[in-house]
Amino acid sequence: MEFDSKKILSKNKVSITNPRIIVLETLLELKKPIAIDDLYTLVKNKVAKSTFYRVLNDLKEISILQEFNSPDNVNIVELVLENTQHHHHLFCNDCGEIVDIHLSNDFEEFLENEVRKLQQKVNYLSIENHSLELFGKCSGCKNN
Amino acid sequence: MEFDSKKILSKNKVSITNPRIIVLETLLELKKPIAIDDLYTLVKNKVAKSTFYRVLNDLKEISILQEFNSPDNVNIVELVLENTQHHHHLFCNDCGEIVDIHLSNDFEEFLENEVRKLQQKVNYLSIENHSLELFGKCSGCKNN
DNA sequence: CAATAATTGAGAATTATTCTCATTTATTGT
DNA sequence: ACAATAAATGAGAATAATTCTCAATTATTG
Repeated sequence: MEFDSKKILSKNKVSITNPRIIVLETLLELKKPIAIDDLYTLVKNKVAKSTFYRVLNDLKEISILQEFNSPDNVNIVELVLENTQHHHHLFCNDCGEIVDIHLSNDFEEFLENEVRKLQQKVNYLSIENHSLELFGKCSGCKNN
Repeated sequence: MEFDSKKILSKNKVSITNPRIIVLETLLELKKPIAIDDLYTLVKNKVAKSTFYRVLNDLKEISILQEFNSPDNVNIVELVLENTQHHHHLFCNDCGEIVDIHLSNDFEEFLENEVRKLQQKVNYLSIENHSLELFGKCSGCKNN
């Protein structure tokens, strides 16, 4: 199982410490993006603030944590494990909800193709990665 | 001409003041995204820091300034005027260069279509907007 | 299990941004 | 063009997020 925090840490050759286990386990349970602020609230009585930020940086360094910003400029983190599928994000402009979305293979292929053409045009050595965000209004926010 | 800072301001019904003119004119000359920090450096001897941020917020409020983050989490702003085409951004992971990119109509249509399907699936009231970022290595960063 | 290396906690330092308030500048109606 | 009113500015204080420092603690290794 990849879902055991200790195994994830040892596999990535970082030492197994309590703060790392606590933060990682919290993220594993969540299974979805969360604001850094909110994540800290969840662990604040168990992990010092400075350590909390250090752990986030550790997880980013071993590439299992991704950071991005919501439209209103809030910092969000999300676990990306080996078994995590390629996906994008949909934000509700009203309540801030973030949904992981999966677009069709056809679309991703079309995009890849488009990107190859672009790479020629702008003369880039490589374009390895992309991210797409969608912005809308969720069904819960009808009345705004 | 839309490129006259005073006309842009008056058209958007905000009063015409020196700090606004200076920041807007700097952005108009640049014609490309810039880090907020770097923009401040360009105007710091003419505009107070607090006013600088206020002006950025003013421009965002009248929807002619867009803010986003680079992969290394630096805040970037970019003018978006009436005559600005829909576009996306390509970042060089090494030097941080940001390039405005325009994808084909075919691609944008395919995406729109994909988004409509998604909207059904996740039961969103609307999905009005999207942004796509590409990450690569520019030709100037060969030696890294 | 001891020696060494890495990590932690607490709080200070730093950075980006917002806020406060007295002064200055723009707008409006005449 | 001008006085009255409203809005914006500058300077620096306040706030918030993140990083840094360093002595004490905890993990790893052999």
